[in-house]
Amino acid sequence: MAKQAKQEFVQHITPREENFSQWYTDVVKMADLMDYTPVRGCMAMKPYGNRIWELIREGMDKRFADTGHENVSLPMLIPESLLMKEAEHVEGFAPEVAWVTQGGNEVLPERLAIRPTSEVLFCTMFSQWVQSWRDLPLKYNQWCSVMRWEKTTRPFLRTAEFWWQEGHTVHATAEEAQEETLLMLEVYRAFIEDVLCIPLFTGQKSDKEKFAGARATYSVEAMMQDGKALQAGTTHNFGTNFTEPFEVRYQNKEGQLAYCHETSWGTSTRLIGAIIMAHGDERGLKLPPGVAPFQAVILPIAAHKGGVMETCEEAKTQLQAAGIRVKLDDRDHLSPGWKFNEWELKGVPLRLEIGPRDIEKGVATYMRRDTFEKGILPLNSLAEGVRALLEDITREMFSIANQFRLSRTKDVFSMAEMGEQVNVGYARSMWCGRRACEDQVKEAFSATSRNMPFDQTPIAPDCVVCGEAADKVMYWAKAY
RNA sequence: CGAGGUGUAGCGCAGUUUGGUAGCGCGUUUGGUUCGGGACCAAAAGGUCGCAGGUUCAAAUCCUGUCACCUCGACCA
Repeated sequence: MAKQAKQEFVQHITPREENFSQWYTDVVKMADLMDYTPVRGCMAMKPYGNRIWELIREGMDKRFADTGHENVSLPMLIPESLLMKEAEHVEGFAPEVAWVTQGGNEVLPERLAIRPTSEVLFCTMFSQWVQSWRDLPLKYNQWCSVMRWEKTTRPFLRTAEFWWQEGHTVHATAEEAQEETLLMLEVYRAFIEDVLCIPLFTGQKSDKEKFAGARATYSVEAMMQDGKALQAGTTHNFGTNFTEPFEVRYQNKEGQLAYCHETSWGTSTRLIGAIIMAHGDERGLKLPPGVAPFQAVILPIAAHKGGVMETCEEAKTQLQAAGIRVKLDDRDHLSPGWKFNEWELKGVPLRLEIGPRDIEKGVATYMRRDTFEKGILPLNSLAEGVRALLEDITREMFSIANQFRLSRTKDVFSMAEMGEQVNVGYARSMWCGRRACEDQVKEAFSATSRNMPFDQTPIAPDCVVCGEAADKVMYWAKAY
């Protein structure tokens, strides 16, 4: 009875079906990923959330290096005149640029934009760094934060300042640039599906939805548990759209001056939002082992009893030696039950309990965060057992998310079907390619075109909107 | 940016209608008993009531302004 009264004061997470947005906010706050700050729309990432971002960075950075990219660091300020050089780009970003107008007490002769993205700076530098065909390609990336003056913000999904990586490359030929654009899309897909366990729709954006100044934009689109789409990463082929105004030229083997072909690609802290909304449940966060700050947490049971803490320490040492990120929760003022809930809330993939009964049998009791399945692992080969479980958890998390995605994706052949389907997930349809039809979908259902899959095998002859001949397969959804 | 809502101790809230000098639970600190799904006892610390004006003998409470956050819509990684 005392226990029941107590329950009322334990903070609970709003159920997903009741209010998905509130559930998201609850999880973000209660898992201690971030905090709000005195700066409008800007968040502080707390250690736990920041560590997830670091692990995402480490994982992706390795893949960038493996595909021949180098990291650089460019200024966070961009002179207004530079930003104005590419018309479409200016138009796209102008409404959300923050400006620095004063340095110390002096009003600046030219105001400086706080970077919303760095295409123009990279192009300016590229124009100085490239002379000969021998200098190409330049394949650079930077990890930094950027600022966009968003009207409304939400932790990780849309913040005024956000952390990201932006890759920028220049190449001698259009073919190479296109190859790079698709290569990085594949790097994103592989990382997000294999490590973050989030299944994706991969394809090309419509002209309406493509990046300001790009010739072609590609995206990886994820599905959240409310059926809405979240763009998890994009890659752009700019052709010579920027390199012409910025005069990024090289002398080719024939001695002629030619414009470079440019690409850029980015992913951001939004990926953390994607992890939360793709995997989380009523007990909180559910982290894929690949980016979990702690892949396993060891909880001593009756820690004061003989041998318990010693066994826990040994287990920790064994797991650490095997390269597993492990936490031994030795706080003695909290009950086991409290810790169970806390680590579930924080999404730790695997819980290991070690108490007198386990030690007697030479085992640790485990519980998987993904399936809540319980079992035992022999202590003398704990690392092997944990490793195998973490691998299985990774597979299972992808599988569960993928089943959900498939169950919420449907081919549609009429506007009525489209309207129903975008309320629960993604709709796939034929599309004639006209902007007017996209606008109509937006108008009717507030859904947008997400991307055109690489498999363009027609599923019908006519555009789902206008009924005229159509040759494009398109995915549609309501988006974050 | 439009509509609605909320700002009181680290967190969650009561108190505001009807002005009288701030309270509850959790958490925190100290000591002790506990420990296999949110333990218990005892003692203690912690708040210029988002901010700025105004009304009043007196403001968390009334008035004006302002800021922040949340939810729902329109735009964006």
